[in-house]
Amino acid sequence: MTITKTYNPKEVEEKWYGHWLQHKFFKSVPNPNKKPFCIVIPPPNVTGVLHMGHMLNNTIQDVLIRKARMQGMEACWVPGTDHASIATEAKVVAMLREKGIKKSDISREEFLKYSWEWKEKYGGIILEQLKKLGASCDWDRTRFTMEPDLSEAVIEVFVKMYEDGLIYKGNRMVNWDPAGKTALSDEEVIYKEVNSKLYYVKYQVINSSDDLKSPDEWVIVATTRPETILGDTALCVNPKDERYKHLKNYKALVPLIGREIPIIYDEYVDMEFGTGCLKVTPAHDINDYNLGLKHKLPLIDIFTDEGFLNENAQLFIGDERFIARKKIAKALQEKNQLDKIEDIKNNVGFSERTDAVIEPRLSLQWFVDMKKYLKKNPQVLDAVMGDEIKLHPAKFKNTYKHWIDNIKDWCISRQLWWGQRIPAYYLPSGEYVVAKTLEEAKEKFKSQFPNTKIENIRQDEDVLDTWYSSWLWPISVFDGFKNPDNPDIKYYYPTNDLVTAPEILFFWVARMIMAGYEFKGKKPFSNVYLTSIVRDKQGRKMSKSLGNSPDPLDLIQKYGADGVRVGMLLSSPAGNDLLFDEKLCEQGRNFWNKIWNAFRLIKGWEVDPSLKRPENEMAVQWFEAKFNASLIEIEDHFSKYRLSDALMAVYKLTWDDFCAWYLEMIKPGFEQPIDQKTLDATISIFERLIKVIHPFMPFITEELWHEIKERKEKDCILIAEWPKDGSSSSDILSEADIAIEIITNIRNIRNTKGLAKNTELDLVIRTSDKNLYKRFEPLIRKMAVLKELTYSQEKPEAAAGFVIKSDEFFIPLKGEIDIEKEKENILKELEYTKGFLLSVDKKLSNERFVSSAPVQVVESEKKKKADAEARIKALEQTLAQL
RNA sequence: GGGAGCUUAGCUCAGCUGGUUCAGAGCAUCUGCCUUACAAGCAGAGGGUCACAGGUUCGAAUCCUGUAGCUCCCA
Repeated sequence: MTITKTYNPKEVEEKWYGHWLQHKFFKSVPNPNKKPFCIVIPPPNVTGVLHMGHMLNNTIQDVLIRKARMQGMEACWVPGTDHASIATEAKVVAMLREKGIKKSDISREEFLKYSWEWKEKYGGIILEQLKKLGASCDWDRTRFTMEPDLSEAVIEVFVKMYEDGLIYKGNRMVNWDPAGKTALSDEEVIYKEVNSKLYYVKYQVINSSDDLKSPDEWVIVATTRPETILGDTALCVNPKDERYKHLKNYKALVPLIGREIPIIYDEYVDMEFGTGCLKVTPAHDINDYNLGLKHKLPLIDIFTDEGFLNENAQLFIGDERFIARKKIAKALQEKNQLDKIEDIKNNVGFSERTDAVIEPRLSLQWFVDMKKYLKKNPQVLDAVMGDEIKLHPAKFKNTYKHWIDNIKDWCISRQLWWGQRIPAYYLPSGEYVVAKTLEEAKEKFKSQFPNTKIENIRQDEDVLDTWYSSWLWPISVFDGFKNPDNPDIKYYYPTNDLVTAPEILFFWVARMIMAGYEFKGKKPFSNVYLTSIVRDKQGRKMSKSLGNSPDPLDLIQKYGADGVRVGMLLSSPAGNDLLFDEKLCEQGRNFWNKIWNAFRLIKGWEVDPSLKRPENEMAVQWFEAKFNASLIEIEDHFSKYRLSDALMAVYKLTWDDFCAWYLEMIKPGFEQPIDQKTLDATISIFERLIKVIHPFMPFITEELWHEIKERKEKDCILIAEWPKDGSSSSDILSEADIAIEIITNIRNIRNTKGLAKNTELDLVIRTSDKNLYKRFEPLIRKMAVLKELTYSQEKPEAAAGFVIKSDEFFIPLKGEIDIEKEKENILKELEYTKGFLLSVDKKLSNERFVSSAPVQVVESEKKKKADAEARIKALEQTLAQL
């Protein structure tokens, strides 16, 4: 049988992924005999293509799910995508534009038809890409947030929440795009620094009550938007500002229209900016809006949807906002109410899509009353604070609590078409009901408004926020709304782990927790692993616009899926940023190359059935012990969701302990055969080793699983049993550590003396306890390339030496020894040990230490003292004999 | 403006309830090796006042206070 010299990832990945699918190994159905282990995927955006963040996130999920599967749990990873209203609608609009179709020229139904076509064409790309990574999702369970069942759940939940008084309609300041005639999310607004003008406008101060004389005074207000003065409902100054203190109880007149407005006092005003006097236009500025709420000011909206002045403005009605600005400036000048104009640089928001200047605008939106909601479901906070739902790393508990404590109502309506249309129905007179269907709406109208004519019913034009679908995800993917008692939801819910980014801790994670308690009465998952943000080497977030993100599929091509997976995980402790460097993938590739070569070595051995190699037994026993110890460490890392540490432990166990030590220990000479017993033990070890590697590197381990032994088609590593940790003796490990130290020391002597690796040396050990070395003698001989290994109380002539604990080791080297150099080395060592002893003595002679430190600490100090003293004795003896 | 967090080797990070498993890992660097499993490798080595300044303590990378710098979240 021939083994290829190098591993071929591409071929192997295709072969085994196909094989796994063919045998439906990823498929999960409720199995009462097994514990469920379930993860729902954070549904990627249907418009998305795989980026580095997905790579990291899904690698982690796959590691968790594969490990659980091997541990005999009923592992179920549910994949899917979300409909991403805004992003998808933007893509569809762009596609239509290319075809020469304007959204405003087609009907909602036509638009949705195009959108579904787009989704069918491109929506599955990202899931196909996940397969390349090795993701072991149960693909038969793939869901989409806008498919009929999931949409139905959204509508049902909306209606129920409305009936429970958890949803209301209210005003909200939105980013309005007057060109697109739509509200934009904050993410769709691009802020640019532009050259603007700061207008200093004079307002006349008056008193409105009869008993005060009009002071005939003027205040000057600086503004970049003079057209909005027509919507002013107050002036505001800082209460600490001496310049305006005397204006208390006075009023001002809005220039040109002469409306009386109050002068209010608020800390909010920056005394340094402009004149320190601020005009307040609550309908057209978010900060002014908040001031208005606080001081109960009226709202005057002076703009139309398109950004033209309306009747409320009183002047320049029908003028576009920027034209109105010029006209107003001129009018103010004519009235001598424009003090001066200054140039200024300020940040102005522009629409990402139309490039129009964003107009902050009040609009009627639907909200979830979060305070009421939380009052009803206190577990949303308590479960996280009490670790019923664990966040990893736990530091996010603070962030979570802070968010809950300062929770704001959730605006769930979006002025878009792609999404679940809000199930509110209106009569021309303005009355409305919320109902699942038009039919139900009619019924409701009839009973709620018996005297009103029910006709010309119109459904709300807006759709629901995408998060309003995805917050139901852990329930809706199992049809938990449609069919609350179905076997899937009963078996898999609550799910186990959720893996996502800290950025959406509130948008998504917190809201899923909210939904879980409200609609199922139970948490949606037990552990939340918050992954790192993938950044480039300069620490910039990887993004399409920066062009600093490598194409994940190129990386897979270059380093193999296994290599990339390892690269992603190696340096990504939970919650910390990952500064991505291709070198990490290279390290991953080097790792699989190492494993491949270890396999080639083992596979290449011929067996001599008559051969007996009892000395190898020690190596096997040692590795077994090492493996057990590592497995305990690995499990511990997993239990704390420290996957990079778990991987590092696997990496070191494989590379250092297995390849560098174990294989070298048992390796027969060149072209020599191996004995059956050692080979069998080694294959068994290798099988367990690749099992532990499997969650991290699924492909190469599956390949080797079948290469190392003849197996049946369905005998695959991904369903093989995860190794159990056996008992391990610590004696053997500590003895081996000493043996390894001896070998390293001898190698070091060879190195410094410039001796070739294969020159045989003699070793003389001066010890009071030979048993310490007996068991590992054959291995020390082999690994250190020794001719003789003897015990003696005499130091040989002309020997290089070293001391371990209190035993001395000599390598006789005639003509190679520089006595002075040796002396120097030993003196150095002696000096260090004496210094160490001194510090220990100092501690022990300190009465307060002895009396207040715990007994074990004092005992360990005493032991250190004894060890140091013995070592000093040994070193001095060596020195004397030089 | 409010909040959270970070600062340990050249780089990325571990270091739990203070005590040699406390100064560690991987990568990078340096030295020597093309030793037939692997140069994508082997054998070794060097490298840190634990941001700074105080304090608590018998004892501080670890706890407290302040200072500086950085990051994120909310507005």
